[in-house]
Amino acid sequence: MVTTSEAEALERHPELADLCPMPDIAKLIGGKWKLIILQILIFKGTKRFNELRRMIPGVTQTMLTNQLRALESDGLITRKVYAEVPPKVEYTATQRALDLEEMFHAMHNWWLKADG
Amino acid sequence: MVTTSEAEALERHPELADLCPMPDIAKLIGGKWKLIILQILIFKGTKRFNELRRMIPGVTQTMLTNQLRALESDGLITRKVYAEVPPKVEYTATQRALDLEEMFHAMHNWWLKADG
DNA sequence: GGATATAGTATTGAAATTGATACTATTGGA
DNA sequence: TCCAATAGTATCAATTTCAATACTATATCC
Repeated sequence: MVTTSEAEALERHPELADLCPMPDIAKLIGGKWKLIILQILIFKGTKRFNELRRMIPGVTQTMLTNQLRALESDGLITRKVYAEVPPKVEYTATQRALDLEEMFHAMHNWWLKADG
Repeated sequence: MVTTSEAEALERHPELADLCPMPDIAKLIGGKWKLIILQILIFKGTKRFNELRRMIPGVTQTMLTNQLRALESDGLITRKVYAEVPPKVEYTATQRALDLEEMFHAMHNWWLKADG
């Protein structure tokens, strides 16, 4: 590997220390589906599994389950299972996720600025 | 495929229309390296290729080239080649990228809020 | 009775992303 | 004279992500 380690990078470029760690952030909210899931749960409130599935174009059951589980284990959403038949499971954004609202607004404004 | 099309999603959930299209945004700034490249060029100014390489831990030459080209073709950075030997190429954030500053700030605040 | 809806899991396979390695050219310095 | 530095490209391999399919259980509706 012909790359730089994080220690080397910081040693040679101490001015980078004030930048927040993008790779860590990307692990939490990166990927094809996490942002759109969060966006819906943050701005449109609690949703059931199949509601989300129908709201997100192109997502498969498998991927939706995977991503929801990942978001749950990162503390961004909660999962509430009702002991009913047919099954009922609700997903809700945690406070940590709600704190992302500002970022989503900034993104939204940025998008509008170019897209009209 | 057992998924929903975008038309169906919007027909059944018209309230989704005010949310900006995350998949489109992800295409521009998603992926493992684009955010960190933009962060550096936006907040630390113009950089040469090898400067970036040394500032970004773990990135390979191949990937850095790929991502820079993609960012360039999306209008987020400019590439200036100097007719010198050894070669000198400088990368600079465009205004479109500089407009992302607000989003980066929001992200930064969000990160600090939890990480201390 | 049979279809439908729910929220999944498990398995397999395909596709996209990412990484490693070797190679290019030329100049300046030891 | 030989080596390092620059900014790449080309090729192939590995990894990660993503998708398709089939399967589960039970209650309600027609």
